[in-house]
Order: sequence, then structure tokens, then C-alpha cells
Amino acid sequence: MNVEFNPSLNDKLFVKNPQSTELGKRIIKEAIQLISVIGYEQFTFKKLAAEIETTEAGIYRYFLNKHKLLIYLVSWYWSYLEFQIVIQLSNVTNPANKIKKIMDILVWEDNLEINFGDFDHQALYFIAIAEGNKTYLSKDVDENNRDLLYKPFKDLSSRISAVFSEYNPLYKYPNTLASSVIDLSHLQYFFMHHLPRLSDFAKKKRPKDIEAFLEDLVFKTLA
Amino acid sequence: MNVEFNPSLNDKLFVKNPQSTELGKRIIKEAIQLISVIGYEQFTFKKLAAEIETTEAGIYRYFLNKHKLLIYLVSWYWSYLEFQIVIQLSNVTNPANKIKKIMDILVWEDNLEINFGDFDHQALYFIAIAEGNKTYLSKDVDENNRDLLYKPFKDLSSRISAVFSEYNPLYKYPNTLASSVIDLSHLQYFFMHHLPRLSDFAKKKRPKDIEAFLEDLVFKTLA
DNA sequence: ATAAATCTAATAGTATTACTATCAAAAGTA
DNA sequence: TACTTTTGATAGTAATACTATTAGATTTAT
Repeated sequence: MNVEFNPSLNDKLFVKNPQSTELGKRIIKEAIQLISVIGYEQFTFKKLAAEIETTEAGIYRYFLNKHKLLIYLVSWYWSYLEFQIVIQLSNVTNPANKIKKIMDILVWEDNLEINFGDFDHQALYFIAIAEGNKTYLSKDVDENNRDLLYKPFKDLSSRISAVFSEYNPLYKYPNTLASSVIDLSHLQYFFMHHLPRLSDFAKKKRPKDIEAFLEDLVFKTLA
Repeated sequence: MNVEFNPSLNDKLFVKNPQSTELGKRIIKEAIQLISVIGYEQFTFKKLAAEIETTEAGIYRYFLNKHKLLIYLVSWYWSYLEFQIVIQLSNVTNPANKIKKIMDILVWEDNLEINFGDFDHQALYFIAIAEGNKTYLSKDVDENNRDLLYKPFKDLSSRISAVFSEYNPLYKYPNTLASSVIDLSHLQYFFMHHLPRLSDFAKKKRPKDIEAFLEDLVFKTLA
């Protein structure tokens, strides 16, 4: 199945909109591949340029630096998750079921039947896991925040928070719990694969176990 | 009050033990200052060398690169937290009180009356918050893990996990919950100050509120 | 249809970063 | 005194993170 999904990301993320040209789209597609393979630190515009057979300067025409490119990719991912939540919750009325659905969306299996755009979704998921919080854990966080670069992340969090409040209007920390759950869905996936002693799921490495942990945590906390 | 606390950190973290010489100790002290001010990305050995009036090469004699130096600093911090837990829990018998004490240690006020070593403890706390997970969110995580570089973090997590299991031996995910709580204690401090919509404490910015959130979360989850 | 304007690509640079190597002076130690 | 360790100073390299300039291609205006 193939549906259109084109989130309108903040202008300040790019010099020139990569969705507007063929080269721009190739930059996005190959950047996802390359970052997921070699990691953000080892990733350079020069290496990316070599992959897509253009020049460094060609990429600078689209993105000011690699940090903005990372924020662009991860923002796309947050928007995508929010969109998933909106459509998958559209015909669910029971708040408990909504929460279960959200946990299912946050923790992936590679069970995605709907593909948006021509790129490797799982690679983008891995980028969100391993590099996602580098988008804000930097000294320019306040400036970027003023430019609204983290809006997709906050929108996602707010939407989850709203469901938590629907389930229990008296719970005092819905925003904190929502941002925590998003973060943990990634962190525990990483620990499960790389730092087993920090996890209880390292033997079987089943994403479903992380989902169970998060569901248990959320339902008990909201009870 | 001044007490000795010198964790013996893994040999592979450094080329030459910085605790063994005066210059080494100055490197640690000023690195903490500099990283907390300009952030890990902007931090370079050249800038650090300028601060302490030595040369770049002088610092390379102690640390292979800035990533190892960061892991060194953060490892020191994990060891320090574990030590705090050990001493502060030594005369507490009630598991619930132990958990409260742990949350209190994880979330700081600048209420530290005991100082170990000659450096800015709060600056190191800020480094742990903003840069801590960059120590493992990198492509060399598996190699570093084989070299046992993350042992202090895991030891801390295991100790907390053990208290959770003491409180409720039937809880299925003590390790996951422990590593989650450590991470969240930092993440929510960061959100509270920089990304308010992701937090419920941005108005008052009181660390005690984060502590209350975590306590509530842990006790309900373990119940 | 042609000139002007604009958009894109390619080349060539620079400053900084992340190192490595070497050599000699100073200081502490046996 | 000799020996080892520590520090300092200098110099250099490869890679990174950009910037500036120009030429070619494409679009638009007349």
C-alpha cells in the first residue's frame, strides 16, 4: 500500500526544501541510509555527496549543516508517528485501547504495511533511536526551540498526553509521562541490543516485551 | 566536609591516568568546566589546552580523544552516585524509604554538603544530564562495552534494580525500570529547563517535582 | 526567438579539528 | 650521579566543515 504523507516541516530546517527537487529527495533518501549505517558522528556531507554522486556544496545548498539535516529527518519521523496515531486512533473510543495502540506504534516490529515515500523506514527508526535525542541535547537547543524546530516532537507528546488525561483526568503529570514514554520506547530498544544488563529483554530481544513493560508502567501509573 | 573518594576507573579510558599527576588533575577539572559551558560538540582539546595553558599534545598524552574523556567524566559521576547510594542507604532498612532516598540522590538540588575532589560538582551534574547518553549512543558502543567502559553505569543500575526487587520480588522488569529511572531523572530536568511543553514542571522548575513524579511512577509500578 | 534572470553544478579554496611525531628541558627518584 | 618520568614546544598531516566564485542550464519576459 502506498499513500501520500508529506508533513510540512519548518522552513528554518533547510536552506532549500529538499522535497522540491530530485536531488533534494535523493539527499534525504541516502542520508537516512548512510547515517543509519555509520552513525551521526561519522557522517559527513562529503561522504554523502560521494554516495549520491554530487558535490559537498550541492548538499550545503539544501542544509546549513549536518545537525539541521538530522533534525529534519527526526522531525519527519515524529510527524509520521503523530500521523500514525491520528489515523490508527480514529475509530477507537476506549481510552485504554487508545493507550495500547499508542504503545504499539511507539515500539516497532518491522510490521509496517504502509510506506510513505521512497526510503528505508526501518533505517529512519534506527536513526530516531540512536540519534534522536542528539537533536535537542546540544547548545543550540534554545535557539532551535525559538525557531519551533521541535514542534513535531512536542505535538506528538501532547497528543499522547491528551490520551493519558482522557484515561485519567486526575493524573498530575501527563506531559512528563508522555515525553518519558516516547524516550523510553527508544532507549530500551537500544539497551536491549547493546547494553543487556540495563534491560530485562536482552535474551529474546522482542520489541513486544518493551511494549509490555511500557503498557504496564503507564496503566499502573495512571490508575 | 571533605572525604576521599577515588573510584578506580577502567584503564582503557585513558592513555595515562589523569589522577597520577598535577597536569592530569587540571585537565579533569577544567574539562568539566569547559564542557559544561560550551557543550561536548564545541569542546576541543585545543580549547582545553588554552584554558590550562598547556598544549594539545599534552592532553593527548592523557586521553586518546574527547569521547574517551567524556566517558571518563561521566563514569566518575556514575561511580559517585553508586557510592552515594551505598552510604546513604547503609542505615535504612525499609525498602520504601530506600527507594525514596534513591530518587533523592538521582535528582539533585545543589544541596551537596560532601565534596569529593577539587572540581565543580554541579557542572559535572549538568554534563551527565546533557551529554551523558552520548557516551553510549555512538557506533563504538559495542567495542566500549566489551572493554567494560559502561560498568559504572550498569553497577549503578543493578544496585537500584536490586532495591526494586527487594520492594517487590514479583515485579518482572526491575532492570528496565532502574535504567529508565536514571535516564528520566536527567531527561526531565533537561525538558523542564529547555522544552517546557514536554514537562509539567516548567513554571516552577523545582527538581523536587521531578523527584515526586519519579517516586509516584516507581511506587505505582512496583505496587 | 532572444535576452535577461534565475537556478544549479562544479571547482577551488580556507579555517578548524583531530590527531601524530619528535626533541629537549625540567623535575623527581634510586 | 644517572635514570626515569613528566612536561613543554614545535611542526606537520589528513579530514572536516564550511565559503566564494564562476560557468552552464533552465526558465521567464518581451
